[in-house]
Amino acid sequence: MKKNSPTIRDVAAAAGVSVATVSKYINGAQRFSAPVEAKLKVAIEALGYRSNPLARSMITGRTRTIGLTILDISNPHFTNVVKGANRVALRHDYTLLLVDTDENQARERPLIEALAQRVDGLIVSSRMPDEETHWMLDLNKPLVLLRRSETLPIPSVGIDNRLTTYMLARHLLNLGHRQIAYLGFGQAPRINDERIRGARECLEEAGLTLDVYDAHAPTSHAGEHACSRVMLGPRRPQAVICYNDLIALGFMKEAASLGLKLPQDVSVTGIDNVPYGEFASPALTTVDIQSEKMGELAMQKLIDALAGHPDTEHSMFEPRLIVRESTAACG
Amino acid sequence: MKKNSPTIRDVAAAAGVSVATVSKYINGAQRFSAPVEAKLKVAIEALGYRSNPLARSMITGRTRTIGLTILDISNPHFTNVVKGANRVALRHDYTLLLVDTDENQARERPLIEALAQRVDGLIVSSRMPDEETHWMLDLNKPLVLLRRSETLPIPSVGIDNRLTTYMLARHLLNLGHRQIAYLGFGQAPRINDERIRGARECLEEAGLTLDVYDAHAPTSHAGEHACSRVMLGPRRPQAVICYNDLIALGFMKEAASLGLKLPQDVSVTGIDNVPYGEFASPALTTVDIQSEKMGELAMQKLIDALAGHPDTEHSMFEPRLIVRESTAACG
DNA sequence: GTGAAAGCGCTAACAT
DNA sequence: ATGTTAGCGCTTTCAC
Repeated sequence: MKKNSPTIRDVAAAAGVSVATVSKYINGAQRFSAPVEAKLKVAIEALGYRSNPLARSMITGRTRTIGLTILDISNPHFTNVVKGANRVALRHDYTLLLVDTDENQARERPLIEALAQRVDGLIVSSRMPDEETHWMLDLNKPLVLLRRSETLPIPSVGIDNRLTTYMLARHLLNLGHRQIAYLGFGQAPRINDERIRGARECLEEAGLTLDVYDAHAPTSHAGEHACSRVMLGPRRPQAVICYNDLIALGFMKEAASLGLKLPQDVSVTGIDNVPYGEFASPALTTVDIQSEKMGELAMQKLIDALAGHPDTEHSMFEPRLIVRESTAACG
Repeated sequence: MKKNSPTIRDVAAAAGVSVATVSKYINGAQRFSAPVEAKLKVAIEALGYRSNPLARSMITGRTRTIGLTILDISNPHFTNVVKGANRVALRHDYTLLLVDTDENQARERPLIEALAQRVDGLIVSSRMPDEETHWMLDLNKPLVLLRRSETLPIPSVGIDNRLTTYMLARHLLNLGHRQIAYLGFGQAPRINDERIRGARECLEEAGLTLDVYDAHAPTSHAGEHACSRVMLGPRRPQAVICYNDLIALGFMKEAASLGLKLPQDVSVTGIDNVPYGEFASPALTTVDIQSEKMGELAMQKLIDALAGHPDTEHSMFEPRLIVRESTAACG
């Protein structure tokens, strides 16, 4: 168990050539004479030489690493984003430096700034309001945001949030519901506001209003907690549109234990189409927001930018309504 | 948007001191005279200097990065492992370099070898049989395995697999079941074999035998696929122990669409206690294997090793039976 | 307490 | 096709 691995100089010595030759050989930069190539092969094999990526990065300025910050890896939406991003990264010989900020806003900036120094580019999912995001431009690294920035010229991928809830509201309207509530997550203001707006617009077209509640967290636990407040309050809804699937799942579980029959007593919808909505009881009606594709595209954009083909646009995926059993005609 | 950031030399010049002094100041290596400290502070602030971690790593030999390879981030078990590992890493100012090998065995070795060069230590989850794992010792990096190695002196964390299925079998026996099947995942031989053994031992004590099936993948999709083979074959079981929760969830869904009543017609159990088992219908009886704690402990062991306190033991978490509604007395 | 100088392992001109 | 050399930005003796 010797501690120090051989360097390029050891190889050069062993093969009787110069370090430059070894370097070029390793990087496949050109062709070599048969004898040199043979000696190189032998020496490298014998020494078990592997080039030091740190030293290389110091010079080339590239690490073949992409930084990815997400809010919570436990949320299947982000899990899928990571999955997609990882797949594309691996295909292009990049590795992911992952930071899970754990829904902790205060942490985001220092973590991202530290991360930026160790990677070639970043994919960032943040809860920071646009106004406080200018410093990201000073990172001097290619960046892709996982939601549009209204004010900054940073490429991004996302979903049409307004449309997700518009579609859900329309769906519920079609089923005959009139009393519709939205159970949101106010700490994600931009997304949440857009979603409220979508539902509200749809309902207003029908002359109805939207009751808005807040779950305080994007988790199933928060959904459970909020359920009695929504369902046993003074304005009991016939249908509830939840900020995401996790909240919806928790909501449904708690509703059942409150003695409510689903979906007869209340229709429930989520957003995200996490893989487990279909195993719930009743299976969850939701909107697919293409999480994995978002991860893939974000990574692809970044890699394109790194290759000199930047893309400053915001790419918007189209939401798709997935109707299952948690929504039914209003009794 | 200037491209090149200031170096330690720029700071030294601006502050009128030597680079060595700047270096020491940044690393808080010693105390300084008031005037020097003041000038340093000003210069660093004015230039917006941030030390280059790559250059530092080249010298110190440490990157403050931990490599983590997992088989599939989509599997909530691994998601939780990552969550736990990330939490401990962040606390100690380490970052995760994540590699999702996507259940692709051929990829594992090259990916891990490449990863090893860029990190201070690794946490590895692999499907490789023990015999083919010797090369990991040549990585010359602290290592923690996410399952015990029988032959290699590498620290590890894991679960008592035998006990998980023993407990489940006992539970089913207590409910009066006699025809019990195991729906496994043969590509994870070590884990799978131990789980078969646990169930078998328990049944043999009761004079019964275990029917073994294979799902070919650790996913809900595979569970769905396998269901009809198990339930409509010649030896229809009264209860099925699945390799993990995902397989169980898929199995239950398909069973329902085959017209079976759960749990009356068949009791089903999983292993892992993924967060969504409790939302399934019926809620899934399972065994908690403490995935997040595994991630935490693995990271803690690694960080301890990096700090000079290695720990060569295998740490085994205790499985805990979680009884919900997917198992019931044999009708 | 502060500074000069020697590299870490490698790549990138620029010779030859 | 191969070699020489000058660093990348930083830490680390070892003087002063």
